[in-house]
Amino acid sequence: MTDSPPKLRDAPPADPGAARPYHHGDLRAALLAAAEDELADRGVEGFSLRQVAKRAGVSHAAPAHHFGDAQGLLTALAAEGFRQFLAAQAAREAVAPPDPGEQLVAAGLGYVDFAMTRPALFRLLWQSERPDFTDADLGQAARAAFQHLVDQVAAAGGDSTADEGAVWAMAHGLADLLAAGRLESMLTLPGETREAMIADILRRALPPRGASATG
Amino acid sequence: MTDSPPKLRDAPPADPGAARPYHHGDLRAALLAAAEDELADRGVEGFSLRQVAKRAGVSHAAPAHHFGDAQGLLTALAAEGFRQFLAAQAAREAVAPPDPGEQLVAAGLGYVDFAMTRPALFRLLWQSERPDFTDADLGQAARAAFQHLVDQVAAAGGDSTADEGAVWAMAHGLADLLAAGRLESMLTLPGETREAMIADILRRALPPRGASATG
DNA sequence: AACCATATCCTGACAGTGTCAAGATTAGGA
DNA sequence: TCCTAATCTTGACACTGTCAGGATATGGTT
Repeated sequence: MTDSPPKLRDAPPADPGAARPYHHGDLRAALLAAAEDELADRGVEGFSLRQVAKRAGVSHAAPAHHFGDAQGLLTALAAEGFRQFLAAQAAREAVAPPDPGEQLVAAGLGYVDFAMTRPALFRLLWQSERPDFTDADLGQAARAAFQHLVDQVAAAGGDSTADEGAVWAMAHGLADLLAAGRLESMLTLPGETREAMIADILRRALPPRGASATG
Repeated sequence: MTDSPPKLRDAPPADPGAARPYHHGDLRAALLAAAEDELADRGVEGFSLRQVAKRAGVSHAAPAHHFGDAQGLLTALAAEGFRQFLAAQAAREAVAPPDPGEQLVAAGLGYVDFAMTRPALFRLLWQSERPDFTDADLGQAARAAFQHLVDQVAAAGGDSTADEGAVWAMAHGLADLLAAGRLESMLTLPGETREAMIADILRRALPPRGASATG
């Protein structure tokens, strides 16, 4: 990932002194950005809608007009998060060899990238019960991420439930443990060494050589 | 796992009508059991200390005398959970072939067993920020679980950071995704088929054949 | 230019939460 | 028997999410 991830932020964060106009301008985007900051600071379990409103410089009930309730805000944030999650994988794939296996490894590296770069958002996507996963937009974004995996596994010469499960589980396990600060002996490695190791580990999950693409 | 996991429950759940004695008898154990039920019903993020007290049939402030605050209760529950987590692995190992590799696979199956049998508790251990992981008892229990993995990896002929990470990540990824209800195509398989598949997937993470035990 | 329907945002209220302080009740030892 | 300490309850406070109703600005219409 060469360039920084796209920020949701838009409006300046409540410039005190300057009489804030009654209408914010782009409160929706500001709230999403504030919500991600809040998640990063206090964690998913310490998340407070009122604090998010305070961060954005609006009253505690303002978010309701854009997201309904707290779940609505977190659902919208999660949907946007899944899209950026997929983008993180695509960014790695773009600079990887075109070989299907290497593309799959690259996607795994992007998976881990996202988890380590934005752990709070990663936790919201995968470890939280607060977003409404039956929401249409969120469901579509999440399904797109999964479908990308399925396609890649098929391209790499495996299409069984086992192959999908193995690749997904390995990438997810690495991402989750690393984002949570576990796997300390790996976190203390220099960046390039660690990346090479993660790639090697991801390769273990790939469909066995010579696996048929039908089945 | 032949026998049901040891329940923390001890006292009957607030027999209404019978005048409850002022002193509970074993409120500490009852609160731990009620807390796990509460986690199962409302999730880690919906956890309410007052609800736990209500479940146990005591006043809302009673838990404080045994656990200090909500974090204390969840910390104690997590410590107990880690011990049972390790026990779930040991149960699988006991009925597996003595081969080091198969023992490692068995541990992974126990890992997944625990996650699928008691998903709420699993989430508390691995995906929550509420327990105090600097607590001595919890830290020791968690470290014991990790140490067990390290020992097993070493016995299986690998002792590098990469081998530990691969095995841990694969087991953890499978457990996490399955406990969260993802990997649907795997969840719908009949029990034995699924178990065999999980075992096969776990084997992919094992140290490569002929790896030296030194390094 | 004047107006108004509507979107946007605020204030105030309510029930529920975790935690603290102070009092009531019981157990166990002197 | 009495007294100390542990156990549990009651009441209060600040905080949370959400709802109802009022204030303010916007953009199109006349």
